[in-house]
Amino acid sequence: MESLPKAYEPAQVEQKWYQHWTERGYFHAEVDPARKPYCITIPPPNITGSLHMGHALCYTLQDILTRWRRMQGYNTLCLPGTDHAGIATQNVVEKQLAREGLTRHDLGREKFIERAWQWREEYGNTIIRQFQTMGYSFDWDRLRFTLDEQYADAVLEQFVRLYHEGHIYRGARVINWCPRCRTAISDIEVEHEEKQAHLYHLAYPFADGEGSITVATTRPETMLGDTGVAVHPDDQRYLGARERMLVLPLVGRQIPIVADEHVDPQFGTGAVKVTPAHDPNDFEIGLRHRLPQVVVIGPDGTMTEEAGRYKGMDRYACREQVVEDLRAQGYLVRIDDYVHSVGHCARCGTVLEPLLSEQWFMRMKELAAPAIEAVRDGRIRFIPDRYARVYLDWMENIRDWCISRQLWWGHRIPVWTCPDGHYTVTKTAPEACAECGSTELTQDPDVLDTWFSSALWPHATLGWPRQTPELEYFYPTDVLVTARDIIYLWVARMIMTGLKFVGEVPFRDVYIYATVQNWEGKRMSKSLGTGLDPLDLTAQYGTDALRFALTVQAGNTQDMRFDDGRRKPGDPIRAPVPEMSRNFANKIWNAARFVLMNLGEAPAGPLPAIPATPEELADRWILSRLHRTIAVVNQGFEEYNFDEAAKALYSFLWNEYCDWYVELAKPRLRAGDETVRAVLVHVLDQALRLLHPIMPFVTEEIWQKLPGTGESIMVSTFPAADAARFDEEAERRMQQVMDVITALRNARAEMNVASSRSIPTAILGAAAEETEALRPVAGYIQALARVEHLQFESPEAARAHRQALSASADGVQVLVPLAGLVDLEVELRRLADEIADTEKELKRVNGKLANEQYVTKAPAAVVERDRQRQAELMERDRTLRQRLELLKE
RNA sequence: GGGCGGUUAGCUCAGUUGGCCAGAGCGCCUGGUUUACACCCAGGAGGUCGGGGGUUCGAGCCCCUCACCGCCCA
Repeated sequence: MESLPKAYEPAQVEQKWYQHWTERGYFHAEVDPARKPYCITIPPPNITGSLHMGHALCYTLQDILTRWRRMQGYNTLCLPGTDHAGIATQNVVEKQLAREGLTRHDLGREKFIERAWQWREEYGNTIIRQFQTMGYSFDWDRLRFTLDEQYADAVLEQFVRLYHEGHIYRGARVINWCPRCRTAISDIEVEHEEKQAHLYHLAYPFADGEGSITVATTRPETMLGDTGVAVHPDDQRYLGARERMLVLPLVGRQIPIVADEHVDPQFGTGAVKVTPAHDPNDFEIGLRHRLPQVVVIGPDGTMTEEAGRYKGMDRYACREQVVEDLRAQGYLVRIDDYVHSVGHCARCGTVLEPLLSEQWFMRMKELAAPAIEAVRDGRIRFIPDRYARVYLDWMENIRDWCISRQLWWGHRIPVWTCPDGHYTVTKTAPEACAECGSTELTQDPDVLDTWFSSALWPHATLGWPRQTPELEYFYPTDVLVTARDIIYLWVARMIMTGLKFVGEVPFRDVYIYATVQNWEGKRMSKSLGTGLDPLDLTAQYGTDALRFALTVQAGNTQDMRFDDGRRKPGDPIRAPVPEMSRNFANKIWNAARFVLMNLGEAPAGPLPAIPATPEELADRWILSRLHRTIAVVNQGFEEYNFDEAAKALYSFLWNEYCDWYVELAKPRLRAGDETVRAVLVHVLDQALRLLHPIMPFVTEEIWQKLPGTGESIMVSTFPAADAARFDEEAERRMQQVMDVITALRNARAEMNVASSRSIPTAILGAAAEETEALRPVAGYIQALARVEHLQFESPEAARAHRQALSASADGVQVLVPLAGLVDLEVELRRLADEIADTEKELKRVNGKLANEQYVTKAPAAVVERDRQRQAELMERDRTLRQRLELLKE
């Protein structure tokens, strides 16, 4: 047999196995109606992105589910892909151009798109390569990109059909405009940030010359575009003022006072300025009262013609100037400090400008209705389920979606306009206007919001609009694993389009994983310097360690703090959880080394059979524990409680298999016991399979060395729990043995007996039937507690020993003769402490049992447990007191 | 303003419908060349479960309230 290195070395094995799996085609799935499918279409990461901790968590969990189901025999497809990410990619390419002193306009649309494709060829697959180093078993043969020809066709198909069915319309509305990206963005790409700012109170005089109304605003420059002032209809203060007109300061325009229900009479003076072209609420008010829409801030963030003498000024410079002019002319009432939230572009961070603009919109209400129903009636399940409410709240108040973007990189809107303004909407360029036959057609210059294309991800990647066998077989997919911040942006929209175009939900479960934060509870971000590159961690601890570290922390909380050991920038990484995970991998590695070393001469044959009913307690026990672990792991994966599965495996392998079973196996191996060899290998084999979805590499590396295994652990059968292996009696008895051993080890520590030295004699005082059961396993106790002779006595006889150190374990008295080794004083003090503890506890239990209410109302089993405990404590107390007396003599 | 999550050992977190003495890993202390593993082994210390109130025989868990941290929506 080849000898294994003393420590597991991940770097040497990871690449080897990944290549092996790929070559064997294990990741690839083909339609096979004879088998049950399991399918995940992964959230396509942005091509501009590189792997961060959130990704690592998200895709690791998907790979766990995929590997687990594959081993369970499902025909498993995990379909990967990337997203073209309109704004983000365009920004990156523009930055690249800027370094060459060029703008996209210098290149022109066509050349620019060529450049973008070039960029994507060169850098766009970074994250895909990173996925491969993470060990993900995605079907790379089916890799998709949202701008692939087939995918683009699906996007256009979607647009054309929605348009012709009347779900898409062109309209002028106030949208969120990013003056830096020069494009519209949707409501949900706006990031609100609380800012310390000012509230400016302005006096608008009445046109007929008497008095004024005071309004408040955080954006005084917008007053140049005011076309009215609104008050609440019931506001007594303004009842008489409603027919009067106001004069807009600085501009001189006469504007009306309108009564509108949406005005909050409690805010400020109860009168608000109305700027229909620069505020979404004011836009609505303006529509209701037919107020003119005056655009004073342009797409570049500077003031327009309409702003009069402020024309051409930057919006912020204009703000200062307007305030100064208002002050000079006596219209500035006062300025208050004010905290309010300001919308920023999610992509570039620029303060957004609400702007009246012509855009394409999608009517949502009708499409949302079936998507609401699908979650209400449980066809789609959110895990954790609280997110269903978040989804439903948003869907029930859904607003129309601005889907056009003033970008070049993306799916160009398939709308052609003739000089008469007729729209022709088709997937391919039309010859002539559908309405008037004109051949002078121009295509809409805009592209579609990226989310419009990713909305059809599950069905489009499977072939839609063609009715492919894949779509037929793998759709609906089984689960979507994603972040909570895109529940609206993406999840909701996939549900809507899936139902609309395929007539079926896109996935059955939506698992929302925790947001990864740093140790302080702050969001990880590269700009804040709190980012952590997962690949740094894999380099340091191994890929399996990172995967395990993420999994063991993946419960159904909404945040996950991932401590990387750094307390200030520049600190070295010393991440406790990955380190623990690496240690775990190494522990398994060494357990495997031990097992392999003990396999003897013929390691090549099939796995030795395990007896149906083993005689040895340890065998029955470890098999029972194994099957309970199998049950926990399967249930954990089933219910997306990944942490529970990981913890169960950790404690089973380390604290049960290694700490106890392997130790107990040592003397048996020396004695040539064949059963123990078989059980050692069997349990290791099964545990490796259980762990494989989480830690694919180390499990494969070890498994390949075990005798009688197949061609790869990843296509071996995942264990299923067998209730016949559950053995309560063995577990109880083994626990007792472990307690006795612990008591003896404890005594050794008290007596400062070096662990290399053995105790000559130990006495166990137990009732006859307990003794009977313990005798056969006396060897366990002798071996693990290092005791030469073990003497069984009745409890009475045991109690009578003088000069002995005592402890008790599950009804068994454990005595170690002092043999003059130990300071009597120390033992006396220890006994006194223990008596005090025992009596304190006894008093508590006595109190409980003396309470009539408790005895009558609590369940009988609970009371019975306390009665037993009371008896035990009394017995212990008696024993301890007797011992104390004996020692004192 | 509305909502969600959190507050348990020095740190990061478990704690399933209320029911043995609240657990783990890291860190800390003591002892260890028991030939699988020092990325280890054995033992140990450390908690008024954020504060207050309530329900209950019994509350880390349920209810009310307050405080702080984080997030979402308007």
